[in-house]
Amino acid sequence: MKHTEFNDKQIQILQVAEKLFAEKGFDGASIREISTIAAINVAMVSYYFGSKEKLLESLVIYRTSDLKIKLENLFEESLSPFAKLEKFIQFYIEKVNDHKNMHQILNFETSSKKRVLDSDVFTAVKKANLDILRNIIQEGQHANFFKNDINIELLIPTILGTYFHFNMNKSYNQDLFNLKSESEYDNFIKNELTSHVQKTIKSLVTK
Amino acid sequence: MKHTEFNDKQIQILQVAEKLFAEKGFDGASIREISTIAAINVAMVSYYFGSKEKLLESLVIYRTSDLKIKLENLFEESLSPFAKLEKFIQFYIEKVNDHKNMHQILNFETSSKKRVLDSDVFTAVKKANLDILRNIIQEGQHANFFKNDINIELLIPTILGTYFHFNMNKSYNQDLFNLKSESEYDNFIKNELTSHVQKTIKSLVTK
DNA sequence: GTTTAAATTAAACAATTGTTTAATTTTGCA
DNA sequence: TGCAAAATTAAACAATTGTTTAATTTAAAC
Repeated sequence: MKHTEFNDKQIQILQVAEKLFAEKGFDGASIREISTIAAINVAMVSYYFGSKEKLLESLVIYRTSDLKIKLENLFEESLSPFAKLEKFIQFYIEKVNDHKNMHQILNFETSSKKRVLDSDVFTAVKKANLDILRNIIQEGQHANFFKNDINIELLIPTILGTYFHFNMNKSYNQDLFNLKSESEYDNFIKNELTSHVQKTIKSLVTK
Repeated sequence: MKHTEFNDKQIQILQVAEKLFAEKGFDGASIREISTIAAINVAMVSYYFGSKEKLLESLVIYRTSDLKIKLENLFEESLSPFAKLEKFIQFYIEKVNDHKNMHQILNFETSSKKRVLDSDVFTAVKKANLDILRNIIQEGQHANFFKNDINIELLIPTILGTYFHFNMNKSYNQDLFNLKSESEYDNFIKNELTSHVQKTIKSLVTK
């Protein structure tokens, strides 16, 4: 299962698997539960994907293109470095939040010493995004808006880390920030949290 | 198994369990593997802890006291708000890094919908640490060093999130920052990463 | 309409899981 | 030394796991 397109039934399985893997972890989610929820026979997973591990690999392939944030065009725009930086952060958090289940899976499987996901493609995506940020920062430096002693590589952990940590402690934060519904929680991420990260990074890089 | 002290053999089991749970997840680590590495019989886990789930609970109890960062005294010291803030961040990251295995387990189990760890004690610890930070920030505000529109609650996700995200992408960052050995990696956290977080938070709160 | 391949199914498979058993060894105390 | 409790063991247990099988149904092509 490499670059093949997936049919409807396969996609159905992949989407249920994505949800359960994210909720319970790869080991915690069983094929039987996945197939029950996806309303298919257990054997169909092996029939279509070969094995549980290959199901995960297929899921990664299925979602990989979604993980790329297309921001190259943003770099072309005639915006100030500040505006570009803000947009970059907003789009990045937005994109990761749209695919939170996949990122949850990747975060765990990456740090797990049990399975090794071929991470070349993720590494490439990460480095591409880092390059975009690097260009924005350097542009701001040349315009003399930004400091020169910025550790650009550490900006990403702060941007994404703030988001991920917030999400990893979801119920705690729902209580702390009094976010009663799911939409309130999502809106908080889209507004307050994104704004907080933007302000944080901006104040760090500004001269 | 509540507030009982653990004997040597129990502690031995708990330490191996902690390592394997962190590496492979709760579901990914089997009792048989734990007992093999701990050089004890499989039945000893049930004998001492009752079940695998209760082993996890015991582990949490065993480590809970370690999770508290004792910084109350820091608040008493006659340091500037800036120095206190720096120390708070340094101690916090240091403490979390010392217990990274336990935090890895908690991070996963907290976001997992499979098991529910009684999180009252963690919530209490988190809120206590938040209160310490809140006091520091407010002191800085009264001294007119810090801004008044600071979302204090979001500082913690940025402080810890930066650290956790860095650690979750360990091999990627080892490559990116050219950290060949384990000690180089640890030193980077202790120095560059901690310094980055300190600068980030300071520049965010400073007027 | 017949034929051939694909899709789907229930059942069985072997391996691994957490847990319990019952017997044996070790330990601590009188 | 003798004895009761605790510790330790190998074995068995039942349940669940991922996977395969072989038969059946559905779909597509001729």
